[in-house]
Amino acid sequence: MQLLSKKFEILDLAQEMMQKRGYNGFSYADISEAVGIRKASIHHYFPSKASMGVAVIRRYRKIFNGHLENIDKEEKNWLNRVNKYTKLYEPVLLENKLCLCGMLAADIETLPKILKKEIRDFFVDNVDWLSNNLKLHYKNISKKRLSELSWKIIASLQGAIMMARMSDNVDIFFFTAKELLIQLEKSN
Amino acid sequence: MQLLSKKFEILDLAQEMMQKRGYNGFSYADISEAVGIRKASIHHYFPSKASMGVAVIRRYRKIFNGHLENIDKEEKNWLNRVNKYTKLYEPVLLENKLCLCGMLAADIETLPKILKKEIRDFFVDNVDWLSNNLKLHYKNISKKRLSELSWKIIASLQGAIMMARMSDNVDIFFFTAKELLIQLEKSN
DNA sequence: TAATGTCATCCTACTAGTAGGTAGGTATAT
DNA sequence: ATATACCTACCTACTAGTAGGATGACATTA
Repeated sequence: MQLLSKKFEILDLAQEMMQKRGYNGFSYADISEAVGIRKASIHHYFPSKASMGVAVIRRYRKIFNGHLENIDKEEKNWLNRVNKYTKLYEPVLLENKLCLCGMLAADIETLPKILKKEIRDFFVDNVDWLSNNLKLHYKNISKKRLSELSWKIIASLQGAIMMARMSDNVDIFFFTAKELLIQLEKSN
Repeated sequence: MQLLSKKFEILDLAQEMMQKRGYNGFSYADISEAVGIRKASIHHYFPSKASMGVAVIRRYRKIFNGHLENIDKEEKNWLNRVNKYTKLYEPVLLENKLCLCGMLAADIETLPKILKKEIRDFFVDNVDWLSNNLKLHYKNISKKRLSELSWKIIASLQGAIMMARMSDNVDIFFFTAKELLIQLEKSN
């Protein structure tokens, strides 16, 4: 018994590949080589690529939501919370990756149905969290508008990380995030 | 002689596939079937997939820059111009596609080198155009800041179209674009 | 006018390599 | 004895790409 280490190695590699190259940009062979296991053995842990994808997304979502809970504990101010939210993306960019679900959002048309649902759920969590925090600031604001503002924040950050990586210029992300925060602070 | 119609049919299909499914999400077989030509015959027009990709991007860029020129002719007000810029993305979203170069930006790590350069050039054109128009409004502003503001606009729109398509909710794009315009109008 | 050559536009038939996945086995630990 | 954690060997379907040929339009030449 190796304490499931191989399983987690596979999961880690699959996640990295998905964040760097997209769902259609890697294969079992890539993982096999990097983890040091035979291709067929990957099927012992994940019977299909789709099931592997689901496992990766669920873990990612769980960890991400954990970060959001931590932010709520560490910060009481809504703007500081959103600021820390944007900071969650920084290490991802610095490792030349995209947000897992941002990348898969681009791939959405090619994904197995079961994966699509998981990705949408991830973003529903994000919108909910952002809405709850924006509500602390914007009094008497409709749920619809809270959702719109949340989506705007998410879209801007996802686009920014994509453009920053493509241009090999991390400042594109940093500046966009900063602008976002400034505008939120000014608004009411 | 068929006036190159097959070549353009291939180009059209390849572009649609790239915008809907990404560079790794389609194959010669897909195009072959849709255009009604044998797989091998595609190589008559495009010796490699990379060369096909380059042709698609160059044409897309040329047409897109044509739209930007038209906007400059039709509108003299900087804000109206940027507004029309955001409108360029609407038909793309309504056809369930992404901006070609936005999609390829996500795929960037898996692309042949020659494609990467073409994509970056597309966005350089976009930043230049936006910078020139923002300059009409923001007096005494540095080139660097013009570039930052332009990248912010591009990133927000690219992210918005991606999130809108994934969520099957076009309003995510419409609202983000509208907010962008409102903020530009207010700023100085 | 008729024969000839050239070129574009396809085709059939094929290649090496890769994709995800399966069948059935072995070694080890509990 | 049973389950976990691998393995070898294999499969079918698909990947981009190649070799070489057929067809037909058009221009050149005899």
